[in-house]
Amino acid sequence: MKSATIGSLSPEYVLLGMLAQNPAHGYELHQRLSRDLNQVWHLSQSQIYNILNRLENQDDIRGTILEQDKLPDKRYFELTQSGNDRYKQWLLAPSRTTVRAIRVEFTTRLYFAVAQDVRIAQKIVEAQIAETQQGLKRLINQQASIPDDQIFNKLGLDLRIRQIKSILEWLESILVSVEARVDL
Amino acid sequence: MKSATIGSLSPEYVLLGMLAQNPAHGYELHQRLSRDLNQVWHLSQSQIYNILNRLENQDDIRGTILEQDKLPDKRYFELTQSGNDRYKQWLLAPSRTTVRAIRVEFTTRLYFAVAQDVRIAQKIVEAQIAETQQGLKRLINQQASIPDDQIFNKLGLDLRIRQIKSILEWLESILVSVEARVDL
DNA sequence: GGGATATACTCACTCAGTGAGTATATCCTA
DNA sequence: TAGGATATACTCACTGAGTGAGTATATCCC
Repeated sequence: MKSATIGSLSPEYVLLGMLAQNPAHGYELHQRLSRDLNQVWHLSQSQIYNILNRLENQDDIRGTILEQDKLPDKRYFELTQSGNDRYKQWLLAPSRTTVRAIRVEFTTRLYFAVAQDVRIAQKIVEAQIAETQQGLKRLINQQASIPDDQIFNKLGLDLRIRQIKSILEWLESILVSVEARVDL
Repeated sequence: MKSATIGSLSPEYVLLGMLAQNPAHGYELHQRLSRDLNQVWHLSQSQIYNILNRLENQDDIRGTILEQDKLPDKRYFELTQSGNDRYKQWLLAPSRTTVRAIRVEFTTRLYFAVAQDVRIAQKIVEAQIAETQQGLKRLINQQASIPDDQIFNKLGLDLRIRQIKSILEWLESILVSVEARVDL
């Protein structure tokens, strides 16, 4: 929540996003996720429960226990105000210019956005393209400033740059299909 | 060490590789790393000391304290037999077909291999290309088997496939320049 | 009636990574 | 020549992503 760790893709937002759509309990969230986003952002059952507990302690979600007479009790969660704020902010903030952030986080944001409103999705894609172009420039500058004897730093950056370029193509192709949907 | 976690890039090997070149103490390792591989595999000071302690407990490295009269004492580490075995095995085992594994781990293995023997480097690159081609096939099959309604799983996989393809080009270009070096 | 599968959640753990702190020495500069 | 930056070398306490096995009940199927 505080520090932006290297990997810095917080799975908390996935659950916040899910719960923004409708209240749910852990088991259900796991099912939906492993169906819809398994290839994108995989969360195991226990991880989901871990995160739900943390979110509840942080007061981002609120849980209510629903007793069932045959099956085990369920804990239904819904967003609090603060959880909703966090979610909305995250949804609209472009993901960092790293392969993983874009593949995992951006795709997830797009998933929520599309479910909500195609025009928001369009905005998100546009913003991500802009951000990524910026990031690409930074990487290129950075590469130019690496001394020649640091071969492997160069190599690594070279690959990242290639990757980001191909990501930009992918983003553009998404923009096209999102725009097509908006124009309907 | 045991389980292959999702990210599954163990920074232990970076230090094992460094120590395979020559014994060193933590501070020195940090310096070398943040010079040579900073863009590839960044380890903070404290992380390095953490890992050194773990490696020592696991009996992969052995430390000796060197007292200095002016400056703080140093702890020099060298590989044990088991540490050396682990390192060698890791060095030659192709990295998994993920963007991150290849960018980070493969590049690091290449760094060590080049320092050691260009012919080993060549083998490593060849093996990585083969592995990655395999992986690409698997991803393509996987993509074909995803039901059409799982749009975002498709999207995510689509991106991964693009990325792997561009990685293959990068690997081929490395192979060319490594081969050129071997032929000298 | 016995094993697989679905429902629902708990617990204890590993380990990558951070950030701030400690203690000493040297070097620069105003 | 006092004072601040920088280099040397390492310690400590922490967060949080992710795993894996376990628990308890019910239903479905052969």
